[in-house]
Amino acid sequence: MPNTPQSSSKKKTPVSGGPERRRELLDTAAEVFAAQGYNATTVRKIADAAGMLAGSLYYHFDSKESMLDEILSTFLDELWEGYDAVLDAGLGPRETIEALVTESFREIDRHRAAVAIYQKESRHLTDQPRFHYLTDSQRKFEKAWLGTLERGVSAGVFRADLDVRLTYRFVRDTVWVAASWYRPGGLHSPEEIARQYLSMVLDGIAVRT
Amino acid sequence: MPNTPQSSSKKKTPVSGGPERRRELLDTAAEVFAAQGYNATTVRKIADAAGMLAGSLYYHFDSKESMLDEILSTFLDELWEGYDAVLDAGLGPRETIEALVTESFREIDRHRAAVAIYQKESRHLTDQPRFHYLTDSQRKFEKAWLGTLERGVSAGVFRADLDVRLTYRFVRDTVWVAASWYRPGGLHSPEEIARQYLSMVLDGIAVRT
DNA sequence: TAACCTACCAAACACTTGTTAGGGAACGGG
DNA sequence: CCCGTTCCCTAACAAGTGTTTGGTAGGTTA
Repeated sequence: MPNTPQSSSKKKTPVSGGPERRRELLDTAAEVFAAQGYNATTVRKIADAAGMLAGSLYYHFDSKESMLDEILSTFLDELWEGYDAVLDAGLGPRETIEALVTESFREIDRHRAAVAIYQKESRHLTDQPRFHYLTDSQRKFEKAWLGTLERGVSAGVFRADLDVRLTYRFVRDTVWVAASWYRPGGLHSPEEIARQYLSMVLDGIAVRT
Repeated sequence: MPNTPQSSSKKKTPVSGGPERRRELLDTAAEVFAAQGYNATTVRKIADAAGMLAGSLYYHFDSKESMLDEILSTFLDELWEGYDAVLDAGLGPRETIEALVTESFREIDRHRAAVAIYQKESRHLTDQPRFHYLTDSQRKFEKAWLGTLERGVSAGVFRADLDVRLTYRFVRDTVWVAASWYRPGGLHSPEEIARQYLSMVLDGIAVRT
């Protein structure tokens, strides 16, 4: 037997709960996608990481693309669950930003791989009709952040001498690129990272004179 | 004639200077790489954008990978030319950071495509021996920025209550992700963007009370 | 005119890709 | 014991991949 994929280190669930295995496979797929990039990831690599053969994946999913789809959409669903809770809380501009940043780092902690995939691939996925919901999400995202920033400028809590759109991209990027280096179980908790980031974004890194 | 690639809108240089055409092809290749991702880009797409057939590219380059190599290495060469000039100028910590940020935005302006490629692909290219110079550059990069930040903390111009490594990633990322949305010839010049970014990073976006 | 060089085309190559079809082992319920 | 379900394997498929080989039009040089 030259090839025994069954002999992988994966724990065998004798009585496998149905949709559990599905999420398990999606998790490993997301990990490979994040590490190698979607296009560079072959279904055989995913199957390898899951301890099975390429064709077997098609018992659970009907295409490689639908795996990506499911990974991204479930991530966005959970993200907006958290975001909407913040936005509906009726907080002030500064508190809203603080809550959004904190929530973002929590999502990065929970969906590190999905976030990394989103960052790398979303740009050229938005062309395909199947992934149009990415554009919708992006628009809603911009509306939430930009609106809060503008509210803050009007309220006099955020500086008015800056291009708001530039500020938006600044805050957005600083938060989300963190997914590229963040590793769960590291030195800092998501909340601790959020606090330091907020401190830098709001007050700057220079000593006040 | 079902396929006449010559009829593209490319201007024909009757007497083409040798290495000029090479840079021309590398520029279009970089553009496609940046837009579609390296792995998703086929040599036929590059050839299409250049107005020729796939095989013809191999008169100028000996592989798709060597195109990527040349794009990245020439970018890094020019980047370090600018960086070294700044680092050798004997400036104070704050002035060094300001100069580095400004220089970075200038490089983004000049090498937008190469920067975008670098960001997307560098992570999983560093495995290959051919691209080990990416790791070297990254190390040198970190040493320059982190060293300057630490120097600033010691000198009392940068806050001491922050994790310096976190600050480093913060500053680094805020600057370089800009390449993902920056378009040359936009509203702001690289210098103007650098000024606003520096203002945000150094002094924060909150109103001082 | 002849030899030569540059820059490309045409056609194929070996290989990898995502995907499908059919089969079979394990297991539980009747 | 048979039936159906679950989950995976084996083996192949057509399309697309990077790359090679040989040819050739047009300009330059001698």
